[in-house]
Amino acid sequence: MAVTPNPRLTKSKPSERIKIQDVARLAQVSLSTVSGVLNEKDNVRPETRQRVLDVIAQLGYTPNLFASNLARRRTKLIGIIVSDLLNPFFAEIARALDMQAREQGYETFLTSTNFDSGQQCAAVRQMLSLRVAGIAMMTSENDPEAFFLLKTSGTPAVYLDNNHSAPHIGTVRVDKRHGMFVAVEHLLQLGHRRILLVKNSQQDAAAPPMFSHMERQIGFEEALHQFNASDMDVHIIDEPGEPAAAGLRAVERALEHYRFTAVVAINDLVALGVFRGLQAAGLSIPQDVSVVGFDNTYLCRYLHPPLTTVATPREDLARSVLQMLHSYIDGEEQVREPMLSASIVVRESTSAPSSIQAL
Amino acid sequence: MAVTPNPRLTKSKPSERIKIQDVARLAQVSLSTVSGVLNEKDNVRPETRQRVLDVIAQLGYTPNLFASNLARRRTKLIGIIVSDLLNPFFAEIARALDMQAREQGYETFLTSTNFDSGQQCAAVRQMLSLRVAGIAMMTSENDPEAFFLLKTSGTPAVYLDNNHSAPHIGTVRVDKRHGMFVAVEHLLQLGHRRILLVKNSQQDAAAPPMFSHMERQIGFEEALHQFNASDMDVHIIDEPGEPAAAGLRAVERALEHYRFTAVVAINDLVALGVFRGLQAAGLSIPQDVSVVGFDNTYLCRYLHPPLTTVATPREDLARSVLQMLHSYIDGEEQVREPMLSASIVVRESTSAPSSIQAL
DNA sequence: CTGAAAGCGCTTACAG
DNA sequence: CTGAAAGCGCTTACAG
Repeated sequence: MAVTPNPRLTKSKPSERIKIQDVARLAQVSLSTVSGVLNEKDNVRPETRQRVLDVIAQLGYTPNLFASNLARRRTKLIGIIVSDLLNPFFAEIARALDMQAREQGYETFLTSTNFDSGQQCAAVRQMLSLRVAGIAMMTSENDPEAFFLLKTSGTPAVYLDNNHSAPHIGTVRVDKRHGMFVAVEHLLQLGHRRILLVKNSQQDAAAPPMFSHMERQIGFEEALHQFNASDMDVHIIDEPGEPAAAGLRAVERALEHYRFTAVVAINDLVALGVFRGLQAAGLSIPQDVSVVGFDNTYLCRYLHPPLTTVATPREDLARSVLQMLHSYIDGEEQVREPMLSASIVVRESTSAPSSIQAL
Repeated sequence: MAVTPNPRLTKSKPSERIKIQDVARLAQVSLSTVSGVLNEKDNVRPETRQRVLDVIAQLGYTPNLFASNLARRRTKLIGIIVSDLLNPFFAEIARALDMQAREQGYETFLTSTNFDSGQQCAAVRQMLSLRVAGIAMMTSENDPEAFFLLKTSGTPAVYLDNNHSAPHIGTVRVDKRHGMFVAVEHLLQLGHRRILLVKNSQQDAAAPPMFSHMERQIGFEEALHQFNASDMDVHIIDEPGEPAAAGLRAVERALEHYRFTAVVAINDLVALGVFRGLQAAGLSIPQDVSVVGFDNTYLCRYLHPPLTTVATPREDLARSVLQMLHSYIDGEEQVREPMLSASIVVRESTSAPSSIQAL
């Protein structure tokens, strides 16, 4: 008779893993009791509870999340999707969401898309496979297929500054238009007329323009229009690529073609590159050229000179996103979409243009 | 007779979710066939395969990762744990690991610990619950309990610059000691003798010193020792808190107490704060004080002046980590622990001290 | 508080 | 290529 080897013994890791049965046996309680302890139900006597906890510690038991979430048919998971972890704006949002969600008893999963539509879809699929309770879609890009996936899945989701909506999908807005308006107004009031706006579009030329960029540009134009100075000379340059590199290249190119006394960068990282471009050309900030950024990331206060920028409230934003997500998760249909305000933070990178200072 | 409502109809979302059975029924094939299509097995006729894919698309079906991973008893998941997503060094490592792992057919999960031991443990537990195939522990802090959890779990793991090991746990080293040695040598050769080393320890004073910081300090001291100049005047200052803020405070404090012509920052973000501190005090870099950073993050080339720093190869590091992880996953016991080299990148933040320039 | 049992949605031999 | 069946490790009523 052939002896078939016991698979329990020949197999490696997987079957060695200890499970809830092992804990129950060693602690001499039932499965339900261990499960109760694990899930902090209040129907376990403290003494029993302690015994179970001891066995768990002794065995180094870790519950299998796949088994428990499968059995439970819902999860306490929030998926966070951002465009770019290297941009402190997104890193700060991700951190705020992560910390706040944990306080509320959720675990989080973080993925970045690198501004790529394909990766955005893949990220959504991953989150849906994980059956997350909700998704914080903190991206600039905006793939229609990703939205479609979310919509048909019925999974609650909150976008950042986009115009998507569905019964379980909403948007948190930051009033970037007004933020930009105020920033430009600040420059105009200082006396600037020759202003350069530096944008940083997606690599993919075929992709639709980013909503949040459009908003900012509208704010920019509104300010110019309202101020209505006759001697205005405004240029807009749109450089693709990594934001800091784009800011640098934009300035290099602009300096060849026209004069300007102030630069508005579409975000702080672009402003970083703008700084370098100006300084490499021997221009001083703000004496020769004033610079305004956008987002008020932690970088601003460490630049030389410290960067005047527009603050978009990160903590409030995270709070609003989670609040909306909870509403959707609870099945509410009419969820208010908040609009957070943006405000200017004046530091040392802006001053009156030197032609005026000379007066 | 009371009529019990059909739970299928009263329950909301969970039971509405379509599953593999629904796909099988609509495509008129068996469960195994759908599963085969999903997992790209080659035993399905192209025609059948297409029919199944069509139904999947039509239904918007997303496989339940919990069910499949539970049934499979293993995952294609790599857990990435970093200390701080706001530090570009960690963000760049996370991105490199993520991209490379995906190319190799793995999904990744990213968590950050914010340099906190408790959060490091929690992160490990989360990863173990997910039954990840391997863990990339890219942290500066180093909690013994987290290591214990990993060790007893049997899960493959690779640390960054630590001295942990087990049959399935290893370390990738970057020769930070030599990197620091070269950086200090560079300053000494330029003629600097009054040198300030700015470190940035963990918030938690009770925590043990970070291995990678110790390595750097040893390299620092070795260089001084080998150069053996008689007129050496070296200070070391250790400031807790956020790295950039710490660098700034360290310089403010140091300027009150002693003179120095060069600063070595323990990392680029600390150097950013050092820049600000010096520039706020009206000192120019490198004319008055030279500054060297560490890590060669993307920031360096955009600072004013561009920062001389020590490059630690991010892509190679990610490659080595994944390679080791794969070896452990394949059950190899004797895995080589690579040592990657670090090299200095001289930019414009270092020059001879002005006392020498004046000669 | 306990125990036995059904079920979560997949995968994977196995016999056709 | 297909279909029926067992099993992954939990949770959750349910009857005691």
